[in-house]
Amino acid sequence: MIKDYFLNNIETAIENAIKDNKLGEMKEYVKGTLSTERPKNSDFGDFALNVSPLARYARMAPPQIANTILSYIDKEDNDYTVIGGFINFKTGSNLLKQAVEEIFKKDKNYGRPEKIEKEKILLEYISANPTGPFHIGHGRWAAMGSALANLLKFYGHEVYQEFYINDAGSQIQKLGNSLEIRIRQELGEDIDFPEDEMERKNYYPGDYLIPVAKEYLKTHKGLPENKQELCDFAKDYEEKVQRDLLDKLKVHFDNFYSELELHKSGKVDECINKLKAKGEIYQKDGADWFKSTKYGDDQDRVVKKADGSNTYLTADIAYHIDKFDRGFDRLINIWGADHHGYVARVKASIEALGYNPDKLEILLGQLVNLVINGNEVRMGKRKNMVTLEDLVDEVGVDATRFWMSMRNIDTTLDFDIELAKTKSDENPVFYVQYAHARACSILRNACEEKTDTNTGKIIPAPLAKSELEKLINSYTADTILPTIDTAKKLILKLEEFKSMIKTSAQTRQVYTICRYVQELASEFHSFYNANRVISDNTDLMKARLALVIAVKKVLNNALDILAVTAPERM
RNA sequence: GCGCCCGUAGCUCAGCUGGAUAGAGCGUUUGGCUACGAACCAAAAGGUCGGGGGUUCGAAUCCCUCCGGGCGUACCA
Repeated sequence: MIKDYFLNNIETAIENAIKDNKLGEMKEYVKGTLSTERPKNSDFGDFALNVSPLARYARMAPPQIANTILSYIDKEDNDYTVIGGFINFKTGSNLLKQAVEEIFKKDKNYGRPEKIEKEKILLEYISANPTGPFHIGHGRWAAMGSALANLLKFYGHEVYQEFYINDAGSQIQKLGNSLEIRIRQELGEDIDFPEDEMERKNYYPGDYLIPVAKEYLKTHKGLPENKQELCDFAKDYEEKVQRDLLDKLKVHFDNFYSELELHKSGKVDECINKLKAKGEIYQKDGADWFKSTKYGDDQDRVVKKADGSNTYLTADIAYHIDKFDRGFDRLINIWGADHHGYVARVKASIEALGYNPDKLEILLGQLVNLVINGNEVRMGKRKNMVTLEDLVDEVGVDATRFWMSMRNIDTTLDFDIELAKTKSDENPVFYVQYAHARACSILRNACEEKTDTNTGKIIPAPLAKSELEKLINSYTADTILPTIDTAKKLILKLEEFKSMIKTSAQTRQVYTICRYVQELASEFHSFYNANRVISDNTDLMKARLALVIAVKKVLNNALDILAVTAPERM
């Protein structure tokens, strides 16, 4: 990476200067003391480095330090200048040439680091109850989670995606009871959900169970003897609805992990017994409590209720231990911020059972507000709930995925339906896709013959197809030279892809890819407007075509991670 | 009350471990198609970075405090 090249040069220069005793009282340079940054004013340079942190060790004025360092640098064809305590760097042609060459050489792998400490990661996200359709909020975890999985894989990790199905517990009974009412309604009975608010909480009164009831009656004459059958039927139905939508959204899980199966396997009891053996469980008010406060939680937690049943946490402890036991180096969970109180207790249980809680990363995501016509629509009222499926049908898969990924996970996401729907420049996803379509269009035009509308004569294609393929398949670094001066900003943006991927993967923040892709599109559009690609000057045309190809490649790599399509035409 | 997140341009948001005149997009205003896609580009206007203290040569960034908003605070899942 160019900025690393710059930093390395500075650091070796500092070390050499220290050897010669030229940096005042400074005797040693600790790597990491200095870092590159982007100059506030782009006239200063492409990258900058502030040497001020060295002033306290060297006991010299920053400008003096900067000039001393500069005298030790092998500049090659790059440009270094000192302004105050800053060393500014302007990239020379050699590095720019190499940057473009690398895109052609690595192609689909461009942006993947050479070497990383590879981890076996289990990424768990969405993990919804199978009691109804996904709501809008689930869409955020779906888009971000799958994009994060793609990103981490691209970066070089081994990633296993898992969906934990909360198919045990009282909500399944609620589901069965609700389906029963819907079936009896279908059978003509005059019955409805209770009016009383408290009692109503034991049901799911949403309309979505009506088609389920109809479906049930296709294969059954009436209500079953055993109510559990209704629970299972509704559960299976809703699970299928959820999975179909995930497919549509290009979200692919390696495994759906059933809480129910976990209970049956005996692993839950096993965990509790281990905790008991370690003396981490005590009895109070007829219930079993886990001493989670010992590990930083603000209160102890019940793991076995007075009625003998387990709490949600109990199974979740066993689930996380099972993840470790399956051999994963790192666990990453995406949870809604409404579960944040849960973090401490799960981590406590992991520590209590002798595992490293730091290996579990929990990404807490703020929730999604739906904005319709400028008004926030409060979620939670099941009745008027806009489902994720409604949203996808309305705005499309690409827009849903992009909008759900484009914000920092720490901020509440305002999803403006009207805006996401508009196919205009207000909508960033179209802006980016347009750049890709435009690049494709240029490449098509370069090899197409045309008819002169006045004379009717055929104008030969500016470039033979074989020539274009040669350009793509046996690209040489010098090809870019004729356009290198006018395309510097674009090339630097293409080069930035590598460092963007690195920080994005390390910080687990997918939104940086969305930002990057918008910036790259913007640089490309500027380049396009300032430089005519197809022309009589073959060398210049090839140079510019090479850049168009490079942009297309990088856009593809980025959009693949986001699982947003890169259309050839729009 | 306590815990977590947020408060930056009219709107939606960036701003990396503190650093050079606080940046984008949308919206507004003004220009640009007889040339490869104007779903685009170029330019302008627009900010006491919620308020107040503190640390520092230097703070949107770190600390304290107050104000405002969201979420949570179950022997529910």
